Amino acid sequence: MNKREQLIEIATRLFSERGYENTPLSVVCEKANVSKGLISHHFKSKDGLLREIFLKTTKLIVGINTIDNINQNPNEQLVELLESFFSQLEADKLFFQFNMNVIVQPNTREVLDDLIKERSSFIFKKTKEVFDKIDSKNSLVKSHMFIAELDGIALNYLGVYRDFPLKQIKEYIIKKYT
Amino acid sequence: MNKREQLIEIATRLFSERGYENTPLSVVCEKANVSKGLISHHFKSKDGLLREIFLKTTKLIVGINTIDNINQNPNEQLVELLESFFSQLEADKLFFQFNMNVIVQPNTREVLDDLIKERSSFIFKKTKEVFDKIDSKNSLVKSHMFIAELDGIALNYLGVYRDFPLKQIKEYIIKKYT
Amino acid sequence: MNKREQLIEIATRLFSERGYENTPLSVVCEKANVSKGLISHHFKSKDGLLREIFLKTTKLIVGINTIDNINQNPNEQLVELLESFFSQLEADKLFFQFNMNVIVQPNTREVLDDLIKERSSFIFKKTKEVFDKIDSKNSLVKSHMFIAELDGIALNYLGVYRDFPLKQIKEYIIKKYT
Amino acid sequence: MNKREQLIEIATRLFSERGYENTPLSVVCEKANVSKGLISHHFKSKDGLLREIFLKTTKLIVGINTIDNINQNPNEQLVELLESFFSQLEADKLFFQFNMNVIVQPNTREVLDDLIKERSSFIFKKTKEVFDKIDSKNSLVKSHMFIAELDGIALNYLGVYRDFPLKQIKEYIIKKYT
DNA sequence: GATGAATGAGTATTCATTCAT
DNA sequence: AATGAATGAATACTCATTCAT
Repeated sequence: MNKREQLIEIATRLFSERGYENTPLSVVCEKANVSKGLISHHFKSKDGLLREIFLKTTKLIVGINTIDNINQNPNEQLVELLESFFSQLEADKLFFQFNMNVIVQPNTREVLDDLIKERSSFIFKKTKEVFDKIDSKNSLVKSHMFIAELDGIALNYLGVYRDFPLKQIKEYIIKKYT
Repeated sequence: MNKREQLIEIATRLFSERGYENTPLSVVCEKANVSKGLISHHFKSKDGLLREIFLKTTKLIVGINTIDNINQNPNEQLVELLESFFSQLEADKLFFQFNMNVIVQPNTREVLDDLIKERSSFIFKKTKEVFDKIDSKNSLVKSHMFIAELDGIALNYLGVYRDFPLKQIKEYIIKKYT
Repeated sequence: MNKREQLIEIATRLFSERGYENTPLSVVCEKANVSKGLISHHFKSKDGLLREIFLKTTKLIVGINTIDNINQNPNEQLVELLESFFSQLEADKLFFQFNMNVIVQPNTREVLDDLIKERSSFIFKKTKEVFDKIDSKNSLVKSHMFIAELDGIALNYLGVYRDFPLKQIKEYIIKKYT
Repeated sequence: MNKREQLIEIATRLFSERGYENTPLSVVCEKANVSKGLISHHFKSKDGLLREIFLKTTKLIVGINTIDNINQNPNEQLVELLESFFSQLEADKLFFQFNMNVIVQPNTREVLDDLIKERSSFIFKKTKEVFDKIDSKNSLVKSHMFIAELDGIALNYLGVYRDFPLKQIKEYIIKKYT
């Protein structure tokens, strides 16, 4: 594999597991079997690496949200979105952990400001497109509520409640949007 | 004011604004007009100071959640809870910022593990008491959903969407729980 | 001895011998038997240490130039100045080396800009006071020439000619100003 | 232009402006639109590049000092030398800056030791040839003084006094040697 | 001649913590 | 209770150099 890709992969995992601030580049390089200088060569700085990683996860998210079929009715689309959200949440906790982290932490938030804005408006636009078909009058508020609910679920599942009843919540929320 | 209290107050603000990791104690001491040695004298370590602060904010939260009047019916209680949540969210962004921060960040999460558990079970217990009166069958899921929704709203309001329609969301959610 | 003073003394010597850029703080600390953190504690940064040192050498120079006796006639004063210059140049090459270095090197020049200006105007003022008594009409040019000659001698003696005939030059120039 | 030449030209300017130590090769390569590997290919090392540049400036100096006409009397020769020195000093400050720099800085001084010796003995020889014709007895001291004066003027003009009266100094010194 | 990925030693700086006073 | 000098490990970053292509 390309050393650059290797670096991104390892860094993504470590930043997610240990947090950006608490992951020294020395550890990243060591685990990626790569010299320290290579980061500066490819990404200029630690922040540069972070941006690269965030950009990549955005592409992943965009990929998921773009699959929605035009043939489906809006409620089917929502359910599909929810299904993919919950399966992803269970399968890849770290992915969510990382994204929560960098958005909430003031300095990473600042470093990624433009990228976060770009990503979140994309997500909002896509969500609103679906709610527009259901109820164009309240679509703005409903879209925000929909996104907030999922974020809140992820936050509580990941960070707060160890015994969070994810499966029941999933059933409950899917029933609600059917 | 007591130097100890002064230290806590300044540290709370700085940790909230800049994040725990990115706030050197030297800066805290400087802004609090206090010598470096005093922190270890009073709080043993930086983590100790963090725990002290988290404990204090927990007391504040407990205070809010305990006001609920026994004379009110459960829906009135929910609405009162929502009102106080939204007014607090608007009034003291930093308070929420701080709490999100330390819960999501892996190492602060670890330092505060017991305190976070304690606080969140208290909140959950109090919330469930209300939902038990409304619908004892689904109270567990509904309580979790209620908490998740509020957290998600805070997260999106604080960290993601600059133009988050807080007022409309508030109206929407209050109507929902009435 | 005070560790702070010790640090300044060692750093002065090393900066003179090896040049500012080529003297790592690690070496300074090692030779001064002092931890790395102490530099940041006392001088904030390497540049801060440099400024401190330059300031100290300025005080030394000011000390020398202020001894000139009011009872002497101007030519006697010049000769005394020359005598002290040449004996200092022979006794403490490093002192001159250091001063040349930091003035000529662009980045140290920038760091010390205000201090260099201050020092050089002091020297010029003092020199001109003497030449004013001899020939007030050409005192400006003559003062500048006097200073330039001495600097040029130091430069050639230290940096260019290994076999620079310092003694003969001294005789020649003292005769000239008598 | 040849990439090799381009590299030398850019490096000369940058070394002069920012100093040798403070000019990374990466910057030189970037500004010269050239890859990093090319430097070691052409000059072996950074020191090699420095030597190449110093050699080139020496040729320039030798060129200037060799024009002196045999038909002129020695005083005329001195005046011509002075004229060319002052016009060069005004026209190309960086040229002098660079030469001062590398001679005074200990490590560049070491790298260029043989070249500096060679150049300075050439200059001294040429100067002494003129002074021998005027006054063979004191020619050694007078030659050294002549060179030192010019160096001192350059030093003060470039590095110390912003309001150095170069024109008046020039008149004064030309009158002196006529 | 020319490129650019990769290295690794080196360097200033940061910062929580300790401890004598 | 309070100070501030001192420590030393940790850390991001720099930069000349090498080497395969």
